[in-house]
Formats: sequence, C-alpha cells, structure tokens
Amino acid sequence: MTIRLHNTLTRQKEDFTPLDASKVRMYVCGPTVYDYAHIGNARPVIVFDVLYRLLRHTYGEDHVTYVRNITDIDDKINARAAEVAAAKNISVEEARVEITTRTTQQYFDDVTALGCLMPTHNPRATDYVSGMVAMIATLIEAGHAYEAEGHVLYDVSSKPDYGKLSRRSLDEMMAGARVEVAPYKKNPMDFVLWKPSDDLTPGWQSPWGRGRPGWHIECSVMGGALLGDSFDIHGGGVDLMFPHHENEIAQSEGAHHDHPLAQIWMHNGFLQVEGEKMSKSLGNFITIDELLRSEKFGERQWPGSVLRLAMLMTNYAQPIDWTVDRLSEAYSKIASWFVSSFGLTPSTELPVGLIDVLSNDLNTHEAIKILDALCDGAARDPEGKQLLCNALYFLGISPEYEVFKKFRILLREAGSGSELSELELVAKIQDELLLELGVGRQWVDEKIFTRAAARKAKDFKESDRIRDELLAKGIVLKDGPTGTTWEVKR
RNA sequence: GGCCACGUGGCGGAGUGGUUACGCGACGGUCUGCAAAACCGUUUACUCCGGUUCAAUUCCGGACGUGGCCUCCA
Repeated sequence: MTIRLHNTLTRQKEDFTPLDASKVRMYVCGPTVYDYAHIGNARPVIVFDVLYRLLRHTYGEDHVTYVRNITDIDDKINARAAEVAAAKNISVEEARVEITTRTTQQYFDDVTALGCLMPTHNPRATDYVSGMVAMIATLIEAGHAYEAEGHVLYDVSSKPDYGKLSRRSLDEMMAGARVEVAPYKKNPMDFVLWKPSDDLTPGWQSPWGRGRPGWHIECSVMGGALLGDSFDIHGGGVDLMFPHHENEIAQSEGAHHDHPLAQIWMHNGFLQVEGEKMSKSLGNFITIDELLRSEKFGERQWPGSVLRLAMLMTNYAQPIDWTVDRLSEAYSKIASWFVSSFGLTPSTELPVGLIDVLSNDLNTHEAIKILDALCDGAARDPEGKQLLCNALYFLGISPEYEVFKKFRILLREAGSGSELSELELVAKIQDELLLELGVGRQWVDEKIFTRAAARKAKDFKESDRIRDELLAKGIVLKDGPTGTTWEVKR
C-alpha cells in the first residue's frame, strides 16, 4: 500500500517514497518547555503519532526514526527563569534547569495520557549548542550569514529560493512588514542565528562572544544530527510554516550544499476553543493537564482517549473548533467501542481497509467509520469485536477505567445479560458510584425486590413510586426479560 | 495593508463532474403494565453570483464570511 501525503512544499498529495525504506525518518517540532502544554500543542503530537504508527506498520518498527525536540533554550523560558530566580534566591541557570526539567516531565506525562508513543529521540536544545555554533560558523563561511553587533544573522538575500515553503517572495514580505527593523540588519527579513546574553541571561561561549542560539537554528541542528542532512518528513503546526520552517530550510540547506532538508512537509491545522481563538485574555486558554485532571472544561474530567479521538475526528489539516459538544460526542463513541471490545486482548490483525484509508493522507475520519461499522456488528460478530479491539490498540486508543466508570456504560451491558467475564469490574464501578450517591447496595436491592412484588400484584402505582424514589437518588431501573436491573443516571 | 487556507443538513464531518456518505440529535415503529435500554425505519446539505459543460456541491473567476501567518502566543 502506497502512503500518500499532502506536501506543503508542492501543495499536492504525493506518493510517499522514503529516501531509504530501511530507515524512514520523521522530524516534528516539539514544545518550548516553560509552562504546561495547551490543547493546541496536543494536536501535532497526536496527528504525527498516528503517522508514526502507520509508518511503523508499513516499513517495520525498527525502520522508522521519529525525532521530536524539546526546546529548552528560549527567551520565554529565560523570562520565567528570571522571575523564579528572584523569588527563590537561586541562580538564573538553576531556575532555568528547574523549569525546563519539570515542564518536560509534565509534557511527557500529558502526551502519554493521550496515547502517544515515545518518539525514537527527544533531543534537548541544550545538548546541541556546540552543533549550533558549528552550523552557524558554516553558514558564515558559506556566505549565508554575517556577524553584526554581537549577533549573527542569516542573510536571506543569499538564498534565492527563500520563501518557497510558505510561497512568499521577499518583496511581498518587505512590503507587508510591520515590524520595526533592528538597525544592524542588512535586510529587514534577516533572522537571528545567535544573540548575545547579558550576565543575568543563560548563555554559552562562542566565537561571537557569550550568547545563545536563535530559535530556528535549534531544530535545524537537532534534525540534522539525528536524521542526517536530508530526511523524509518534517511536521508541525501550520503556524510554524512561516517563519520557523522557512528559516529551518534556509539554515539547513544553506549549510548542507542545498540538499533538500525534508522531502515532505506536513502541517496540521489550528485549533479554536468554542468558536474563539484561544488566548489567556479571553479566559478560554486550556491546557492538556486541565482537560485530563480538572473539571475546568465542560465541568468534568476528560479521559486521554476521548481527547485523542476528538482530535482525530477531523482531518489533520482542517481547523478544529474545540467544544464540549465535540468531546461529548467522542466520549460516547469511545464508550461504545470499549464496551464492544471489552475484555479482549489485542492482536496484530487489522480490519480490512484501515491501513488503506490512513495511507490516504491520514484519513482518520474514514478510519473511525470502519470502527463504527465493526462496533455496530459486534453483537453478532465475534471476529469483528476482535478486529475492533486490534484497531483501537493500533490507533493508540486504549480502554480506560475512567471511561467505563464515568460513562456508566458497562453497567448497562451487564444488566442486559451479555456475557461479560469481568463482572468484578462492573461490581467495583457500581460500588464506587453508589458510594458517591450515598446509598447502599442492599437498600437498592430491597427496593427492587419490593417493587417486583408490587408489579406482580399489578400495583403499578406503588411500583412507579418506588421507581421514582430510586430515580430521585440517581438510579435508573430497567425491566428486562430476566428481571430488573439498574444503572446510575448519566 | 500583503500573503495563504477554508466555507457541506440542528451539530460533527467524509467524499464525488451525473448514482441523496457516515456518526450524533430529532421524529416514527418494535419490545414493555408504563418507562428505560436495545433493535428497525424516516428526516433534512453542499455560502452567494457568474463562467466552462449534455450535466457542478465537485472545475474556473468574482463577492461575502471565517480562520491563519506577516509580531520567537501552536
């Protein structure tokens, strides 16, 4: 099966042919670790995790290298570090390490909860500073960069195809430029490769004095060090296309004799929250951590699998409006899938067509349709059940206790007489829910027993009264052919 | 202001030059003492205006709308 991917460079869907099929290489821009990752940060992580899984399936697990960097040198980090250093009376460097170490761990915890595999490499910028210095020196030597007032700047006019990714010409950019131009720049669009640090700012020694690398050079160096001068796929958010990715291309290709940095550039779409741009001032800024572990959004916690599915319901390149309704829809879908595949152990056999639709530029929505179809037929098709389980595992959507509990869905299944071996889990969930409602199992059983007698005597008035009494406590009764069962009201 | 995307039924959201995707919801039915759940069925769409075509939601142009980037907020 040929994988087809939309390439931003050509604006077309292309057949994907790895430079070396025994060593497929992908780079995705990772987080700047100064604070909790927000839900917008989660999208590329999830999208490219699915692509990583597809590539591993197609080319073999040992033949795919996935690099996602950790940016731990950055002026936002430095600003935080200065605050923390002042508050705790520690050095700026100590504060920087503390912030980036803690935030990196939070990030890993978050994306793990979202069902994402660990990339092959998670390079930190701080480990690659010498490589950055070397690349900058190479760029100066090649005539692509110049030193000015302690800064080293990339000379965009030295690269005639600058702007090829975002399809902007230098003239257009300068005409539309709104920024005040630093006086030491030859060209307004020249961007910084190295900048000087004062004594209160983290810095490293270099031929141009003590300073720190610019943002763009970090990715060029880490990608080059771990994947080589040219690799297969470079991914990231559409917002990074300009200037970040454009500058990465200029740096890497400028330093590597114009060898193309990446064959295919992929960009995921932006996220809005309830119809508005996410921002701290609007108060709709929401982190992955808050969704997973607080009730800030929609007054409930959301399991990682639900967030993952909500993200994959839409094509990766399209914008997403992140709403409570969307998450609720994902929640009910997840719940029915988990029930249908409950208790099974995943194997490697995948449903027909799943790899095909994913290979078509990651058509995750078509994949969801396949899962829905399997789920529909699950009651009378044990093989379909197993395939559903396998597909969920493949897509990184693993059953979570929280889903079963919060959605009360297993209780319904158990009550309807299906053959569930894990009745203990059901009992455990029931007990927890009853505890929350403040009623005892025995009390419920007695009420049901009394009501059964009333029904037998055709005293429906009394029978309905008891049902309402239980409903008031949050317990819904259901009369089936084998007797009365109950579930906690959702 | 410049550049780039996108605009499908109540909502989410694929896809296609001609054969009303699909999911959720809603409505109807079966079942039930009545319900609930489950199952079966029905229901509505392609922003607007031109053009190309035998035929356009699908191709081209324009308008309007939404969003992104140009400002190291993904």
